[in-house]
Amino acid sequence: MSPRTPHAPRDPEATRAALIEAAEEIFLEKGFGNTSLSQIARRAGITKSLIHHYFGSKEGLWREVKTRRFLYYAEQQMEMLQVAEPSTELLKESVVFYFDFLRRNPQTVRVLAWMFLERDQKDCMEVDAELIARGVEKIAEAQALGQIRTDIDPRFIVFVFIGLCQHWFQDKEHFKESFGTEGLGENLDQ
Amino acid sequence: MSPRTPHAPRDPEATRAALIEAAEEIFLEKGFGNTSLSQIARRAGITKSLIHHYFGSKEGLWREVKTRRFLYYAEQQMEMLQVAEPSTELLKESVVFYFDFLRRNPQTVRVLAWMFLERDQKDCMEVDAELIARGVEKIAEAQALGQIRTDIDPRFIVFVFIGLCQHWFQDKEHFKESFGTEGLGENLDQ
DNA sequence: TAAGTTGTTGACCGGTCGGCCAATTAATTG
DNA sequence: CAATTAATTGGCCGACCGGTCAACAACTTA
Repeated sequence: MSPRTPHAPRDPEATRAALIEAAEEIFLEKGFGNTSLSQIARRAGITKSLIHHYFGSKEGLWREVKTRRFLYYAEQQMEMLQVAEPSTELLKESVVFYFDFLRRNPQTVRVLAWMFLERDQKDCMEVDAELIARGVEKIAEAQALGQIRTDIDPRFIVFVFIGLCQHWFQDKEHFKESFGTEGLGENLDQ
Repeated sequence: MSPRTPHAPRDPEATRAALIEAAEEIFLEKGFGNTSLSQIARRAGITKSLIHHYFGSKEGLWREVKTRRFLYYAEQQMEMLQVAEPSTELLKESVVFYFDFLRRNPQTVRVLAWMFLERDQKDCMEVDAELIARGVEKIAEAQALGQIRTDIDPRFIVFVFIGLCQHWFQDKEHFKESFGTEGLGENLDQ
C-alpha cells in the first residue's frame, strides 16, 4: 500500500514478509492462475524483480505461501495430538480444538481447498501423511481400550472429522446467503 | 482429438457441444485461470475463433460450462424433492439419492467446488436459492409432523447434508492416498 | 576508507494470452 | 440458379505475462 520512502533503511526480512503477505492475500483470494506477479508486487509496494530474487519464480512464491500455512497448521495439530492421551473425551476435545483453529485461521481453510482442487499437495505430503498416521494411531489406541467402537476403520474416523471441520468453514459463506443471524456456538454441539 | 476432415459437413450444434465438452474437461481439471483458449480449441479440434463466435468470451464459455452442470444438478434435485412426501425415511432416501448422484457425476462436485472457491455463484443464485428453499420447506413439514426433532434449524439440516455429500467426494482422492481398498458401500451407512 | 556483498530498481525480452477481422466455404433461401 | 446467411479459418493485434539483466545503492567487512 505505502510506497517506500526514497532513503528507507533496508530490511530484507521485512521485504520477504511483505511479499509473502501480499502473495497470500491475493493467491488465497483468487487462486494461482488468476493472480499475476505484478499485482502481488504492487500490493506489497515492492518491485516485481524482488519476487524472483527471493523466491525464484511464481511457483516458488506460491509454494512458500502454501507450505508456510500448512506447516503452521500441521504444527498445531501435532502439538494437540502429542499432549493428550487417547479417550473419547479427548477425541471430542481434539475436534473442538481443530474446529476452533480453523475458525481463527480462515487462510488455512482456503489454502487447503486450493491445494486440493489444483491437486498439488506434493510439497506437503510427507508431513500430511505423518499427521494422519498420528491421528489414526491415537484412535486405534482408544479403540483398543474399548472407548471407541471397533467396527469402524480408524482412518475413516480421522478423515470424517477432519473433512467435516474443514468443509464447514468452506460452506459457511454459502450458508450465510440464506440467513445471516446464526453465530458459531451451535455448531460445536453437532 | 481428431482433426476435422477437409470436406466435413457442417454441424454447428456438434461444434458447440465439442467445445463445451473440451472446455469442461480442462476447466474442471485446472481451473479458469490456468486454462487457455488455445488448449480448449486444440482439444476440441476446432479453431480458437469459434469460441468467441459461440460464447463471446472466455468468461462466456466458463459460464456456459458452469450453468450447464449446475442446472442439470438442480433439475435432478428438484425432481427428487417434488416426488416425495416429507418423512424421516424420505430424508434418508433423499440423501442417498443425492450421494449417488454425485458419485455418478464427479464433474458436478468439481464445478461446485470451483464456483465456491472463486466466489462466482452469481449466475446460479436464483436457482440455488429456490433449491434450498424447497429443501428447507420439506424438512419444516416433516418437523411439523413430528417426524424430525424441532430443535434444529431446518436450514441447518439441509446444509449439513448437502455439504456432507459434496465434500465426501471432494476428499475421497485424498483419502485414497492412505489406503485404496475401501469401496463406497460403507459410506452410505454413516 | 576501499573492496566486496547484497538488497533494490527500472528497463527490457520473448512468448502467450484473449480477442478481432477479413476472407473462404458450406448451408439456406427465394 | 443467384443471393443471402451462417459456420469456419488463419492471420493478426495490443496487452500483459513471467522472467532476465545491468546498474545502482546500501550495508558489511577489512
